[in-house]
Amino acid sequence: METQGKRAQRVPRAVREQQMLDAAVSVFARRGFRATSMDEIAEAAGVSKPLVYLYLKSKDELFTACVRREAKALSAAVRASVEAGAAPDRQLWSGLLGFFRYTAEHPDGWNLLYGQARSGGAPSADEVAAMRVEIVEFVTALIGTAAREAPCVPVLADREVRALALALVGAAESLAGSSANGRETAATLMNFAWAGLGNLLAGRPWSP
Amino acid sequence: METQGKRAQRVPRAVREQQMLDAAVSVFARRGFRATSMDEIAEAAGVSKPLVYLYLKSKDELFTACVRREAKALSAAVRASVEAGAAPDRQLWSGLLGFFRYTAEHPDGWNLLYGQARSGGAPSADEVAAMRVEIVEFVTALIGTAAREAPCVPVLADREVRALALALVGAAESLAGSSANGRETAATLMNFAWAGLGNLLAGRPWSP
Amino acid sequence: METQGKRAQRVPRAVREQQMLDAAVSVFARRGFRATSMDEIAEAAGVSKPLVYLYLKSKDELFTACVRREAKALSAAVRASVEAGAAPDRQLWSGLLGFFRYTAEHPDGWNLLYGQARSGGAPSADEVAAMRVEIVEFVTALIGTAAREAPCVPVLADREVRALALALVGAAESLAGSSANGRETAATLMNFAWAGLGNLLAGRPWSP
Amino acid sequence: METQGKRAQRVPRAVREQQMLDAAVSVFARRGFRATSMDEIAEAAGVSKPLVYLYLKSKDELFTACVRREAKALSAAVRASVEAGAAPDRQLWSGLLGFFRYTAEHPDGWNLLYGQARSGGAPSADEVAAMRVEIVEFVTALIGTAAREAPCVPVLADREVRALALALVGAAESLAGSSANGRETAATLMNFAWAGLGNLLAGRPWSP
DNA sequence: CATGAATGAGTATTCATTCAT
DNA sequence: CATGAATGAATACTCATTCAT
Repeated sequence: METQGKRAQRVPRAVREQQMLDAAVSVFARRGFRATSMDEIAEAAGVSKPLVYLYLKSKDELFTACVRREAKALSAAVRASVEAGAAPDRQLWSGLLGFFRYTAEHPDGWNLLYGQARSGGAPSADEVAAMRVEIVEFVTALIGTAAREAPCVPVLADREVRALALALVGAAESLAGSSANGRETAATLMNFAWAGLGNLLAGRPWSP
Repeated sequence: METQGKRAQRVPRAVREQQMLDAAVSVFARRGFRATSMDEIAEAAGVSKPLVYLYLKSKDELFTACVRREAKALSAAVRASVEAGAAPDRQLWSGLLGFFRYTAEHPDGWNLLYGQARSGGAPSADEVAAMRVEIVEFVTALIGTAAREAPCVPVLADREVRALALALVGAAESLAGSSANGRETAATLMNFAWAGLGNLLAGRPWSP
Repeated sequence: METQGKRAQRVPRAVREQQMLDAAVSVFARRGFRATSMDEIAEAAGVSKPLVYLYLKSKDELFTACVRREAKALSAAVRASVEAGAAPDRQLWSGLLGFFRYTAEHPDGWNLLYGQARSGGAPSADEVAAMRVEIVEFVTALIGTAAREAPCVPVLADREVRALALALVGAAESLAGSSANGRETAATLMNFAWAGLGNLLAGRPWSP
Repeated sequence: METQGKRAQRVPRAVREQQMLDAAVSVFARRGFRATSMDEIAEAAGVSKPLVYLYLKSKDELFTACVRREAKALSAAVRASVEAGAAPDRQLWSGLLGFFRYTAEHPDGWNLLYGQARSGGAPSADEVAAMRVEIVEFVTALIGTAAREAPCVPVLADREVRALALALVGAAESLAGSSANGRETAATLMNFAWAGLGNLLAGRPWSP
């Protein structure tokens, strides 16, 4: 005899909310905001639709909540993996390592952030943009520090530093999810990026 | 008899289609697939809704047609700007130049491709993915050529070459639209990327 | 052990029910049946929602109970103020006095009966209609008595008597709530109505 | 063979809108705002639901449109029947005649205005209140004129005049719909009201 | 009995899409 | 082919209501 009827188990609100977010992240990531219906999410969470609305207000807010949670988690994971106070290249290296590991382990979350939440139509495109800006600024600071420590560079305009950071972040985003081996991916990117940066800082720019 | 009606004089089908696509690209790029209604597009194109359906079948097909056209145009622009037969770095340089110039001059098209068409939910995500693969493969070939020409490299695994290409493409995408000065942006990216690559090929990898 | 919980000490059922009805009357009167939610009422009553259901079964029954209570109270107040056995005009006068005083002192109840419960959609529209019929009949009787006592009237058809009563009741309803001074309002209405009636009974009808 | 398929006949928008309003007035009047669903209305109008929304925007706006139309029609009917420039009692008499006739001939419209649109919850309760105020003011003016023309009255305070008008309007509303014979009903009310008023103006108030 | 977790059953609303003229 | 009248089919959202603790 089934001990469990049709009704969902009684569970405290905080827990249910996380379950719902889990389900929603997964469905949104796979099918996109538009194609996802609230019924699907409710079913995936093993819960009735009104409960989803009771806790998360609306489809937009639910999506935003997913994005916020995943963004926070990713951000925290990266931050935690950065060796604060180390040399800039070490900081970048450790940060990338954390980034590639986390995204590899949480493909749904990453796909939500990178593949869904950024597109124009989605709610909370701002949310994501803001997180990205934060990251770009962190990298900008790293490169800036390295630039100041380097001896004999002509000058590296702020605009250029920021562009380098933007490029680096874009490269990392592009690589995320392409390999299960975070260490290798991070190494590749460091080779690509930091070594090139080294040349630049040493006064050996590439020229056409 | 009026020679000129209120709107939409007699015009050959091919032209009309392009007008519609122009309008659609612009609206889709600004408001996203989801938020855009067929009425809006018909109005923006100065054409009646049934005509849009007659020529372009459905919203999805219309969107796909937009994406395909823009992807083809971008692809052609880049291809045209590449100095075929030149050294790999020259080819990359010229290609990037073409890319940044074209995207700067066609912000709607670029936003459509990069900001809207890639999201999971959108139809023709494949279309875009395919174009991207094509580009990545082109860059992969460039890097591969350079690697083979370089003298004393340990070995550069195919997987690693592809990852480098992926990183480079991601970096370029990330930079596109960030500046009106295509030449400067391209130079920054070359400094960043190719110089790093040079170190790598010369057997001076970055190491943690 | 706490003698006093956060809310809702032990209280006999009858009392609790009245508290709930008080709250419900107030909320229904202000926001209408449709706009009022059971949560609002439970909160206003300082009671948990299940208790509301335990005692009052459903939203419709709750509304009906409110209406019934208020109707009964109004009816009783009016009846109590009527000088039974006096001359018809004295009876009417005293009844109106009671009516205007009671409605002025219980605006929520009056608004519930007059402004909410009568609309077609509301449950217990019958309840209210019944009370109204009762009152109309009472007034009909008064006028009938006066008519029989009056000397030289041609004939006053039953239908006409009833119409007069209906008019009088409508006039009273229309005036209720328009002034805080019950006595003045009642006087105005008597002047308006009974005096006209007097003419009629004396064989001096208005004629076009 | 049916010449008429399932689709509704092609009909110009203005006509369809009136058909919809006809249907909506009828359904709203019978079942009330809350109990009425848009499906019902669409079906009653012999039309699909999206068309209702296309033309009338929302349930609230549809209801409001109904009320506005009925209010305007009633108002116009009454205004048209008033003998402008005649003596106050003639004006009132003719107005009442028009009122009772119109409401008797349009029971749905009247029930909508009187029975549904006035209750607190309904949208456009203001709409109706405004119309009522307009009418009350018209009657107030009539009585005021009569009062000024009457010779030897103590004084009739403005407040009192307005109260009399309010009573008269309430009485009329209460009688509307109670009889098919508008002329008789109007006569009854004139007897009741104007004759009483006559006494009052002649300095013979009723006194307790 | 208080609490708050949970839901069945409906509702308004909005698309993309198609005919008839 | 332009026009605008018309709709099928979904989807977000809400409410009164109940049950386990």
